Amino acid sequence: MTDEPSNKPFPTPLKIRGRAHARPRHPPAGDGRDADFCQTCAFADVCLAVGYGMTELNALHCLVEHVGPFRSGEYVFRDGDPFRSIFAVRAGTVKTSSVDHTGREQVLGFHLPGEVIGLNAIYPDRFPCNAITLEKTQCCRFSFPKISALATQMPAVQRHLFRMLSKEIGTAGSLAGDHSADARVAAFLADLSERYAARGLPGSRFHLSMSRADIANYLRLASETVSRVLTRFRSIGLIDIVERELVLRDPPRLRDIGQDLLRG
Amino acid sequence: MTDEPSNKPFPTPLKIRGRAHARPRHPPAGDGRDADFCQTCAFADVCLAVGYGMTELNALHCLVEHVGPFRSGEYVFRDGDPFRSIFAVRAGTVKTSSVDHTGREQVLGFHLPGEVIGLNAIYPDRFPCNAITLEKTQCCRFSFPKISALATQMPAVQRHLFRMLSKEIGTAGSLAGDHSADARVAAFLADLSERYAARGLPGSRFHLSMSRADIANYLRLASETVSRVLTRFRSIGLIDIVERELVLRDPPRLRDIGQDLLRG
DNA sequence: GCAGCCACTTGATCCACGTCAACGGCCGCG
DNA sequence: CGCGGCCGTTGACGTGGATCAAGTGGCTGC
Repeated sequence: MTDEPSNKPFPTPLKIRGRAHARPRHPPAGDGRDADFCQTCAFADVCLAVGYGMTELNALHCLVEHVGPFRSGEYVFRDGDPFRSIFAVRAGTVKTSSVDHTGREQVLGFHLPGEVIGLNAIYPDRFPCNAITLEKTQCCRFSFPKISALATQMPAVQRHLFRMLSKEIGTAGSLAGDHSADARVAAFLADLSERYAARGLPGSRFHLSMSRADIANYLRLASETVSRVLTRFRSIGLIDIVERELVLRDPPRLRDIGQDLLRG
Repeated sequence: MTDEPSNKPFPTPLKIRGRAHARPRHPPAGDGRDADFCQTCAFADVCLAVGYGMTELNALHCLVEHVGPFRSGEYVFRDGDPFRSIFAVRAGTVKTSSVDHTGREQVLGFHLPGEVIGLNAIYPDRFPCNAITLEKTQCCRFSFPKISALATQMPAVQRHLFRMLSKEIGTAGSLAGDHSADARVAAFLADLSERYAARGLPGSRFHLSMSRADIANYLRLASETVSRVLTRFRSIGLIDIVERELVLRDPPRLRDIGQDLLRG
């Protein structure tokens, strides 16, 4: 989620420039723990980018609502629900999935802390998928009408929404290619790793909160195939895995194996 | 249904051999033919929605630039180009594709008159793919900074951009499933049909401006497989096809075969 | 007219992965 | 304690579609 270097107006845009307004970044809203969550949040860039204007910051913090905690297996929203809000994962993991006409589940994605879900509901004006928690999970809810209205007043918010939407177009298509099972699994692990790392969490050692069946469904493989690939990856020293605890032993090689899926 | 040759934006394209363009490449918007094009344009909803305010309408018409005509095989933009504008196809067909690390082309989509391309470039701030014309083609170019600025003043424009972006998230993922070759080809034909029909063009009889190889690449099949499926579809009366002229003889059945890919 | 090329079709073979099946570990429950 | 359900692993086998190969027809250039 960090900005790529191509469009920097200034060398280090994420640092808070011009320290004229040396004020607390987070207004009175909320307890101390909010700050920690927001550091890893998908909207952190916006909050930092507009740090010079307290009114905008307050506006964002005023319209966010905390929902949860959900226990594992609960719905954040359901396929067909009318679209009113987008959500950011605060803590935990959320799986999005739809059900095809034969009743089989189709896993669309896994969403980690700091990531936003529900953007694909804007067009149909209904959620086109279920969002199901895979462990104890908390979310932030943003009323879409409100954040849209805010976006008309705060170009940084509008720009951020455009960018998140655009990014998701790219990621949604990445699984479409015809790639080997090895490439799919490797790319999956490397992608998870990078996304954890991007939020400041350890990227080479983490817990898989989803089942093998969910992984397989997401990657459009049979769960047996995922199992076989994982054991082979372990046997050649690419990873260590016991149960759902994963250690990446050779991330560059992993990324290499999955590289055609990882372009973004 | 009978065909309506007069509705075709162009007759079947002949190879136009090297001829310099005598007229300016970027004619100013505003001639009488605009009205026809704009009826089928992706922005028509916006223009109609805000039709009560001439100022907004003028704003949109002021910022649009016409580019082309391109001959078959020309680039509207290239992978890696800095992102400054989005494009709408006015007439013709555009193929978007990227090239993977082994040098093989990956077709991402085909874009018909009235459809918008380039939205996936907002996030990386560079075009993540090539856009190549498949026949004589004209486009509209919208400066993204300008249309963004306009969106802050015209909620209808902002809303429309959000919706187009959101819609593309859904379509980008539709090929990701593991579907049979039959389902893929059927869905491809049914989708093309619906998109032509949505713009007022005949949906059950049209010209395939892309090669079998392009179709196969897009559907992640071998071109031989596409060929076989098409001949089988013809043999069972689903379609008629000679060269690239296609007639859908049983659209409902076609949609049924491809239905898991067509959700959206 | 002929050679070369490209798009498309059709047939023959191969293989990566799906499917089916069996098994073991873990957990909650009666 | 024994039982059943779920999750994950591993083996045996079948198949859909890729790959390889050959042939046709149309178009281009010489």
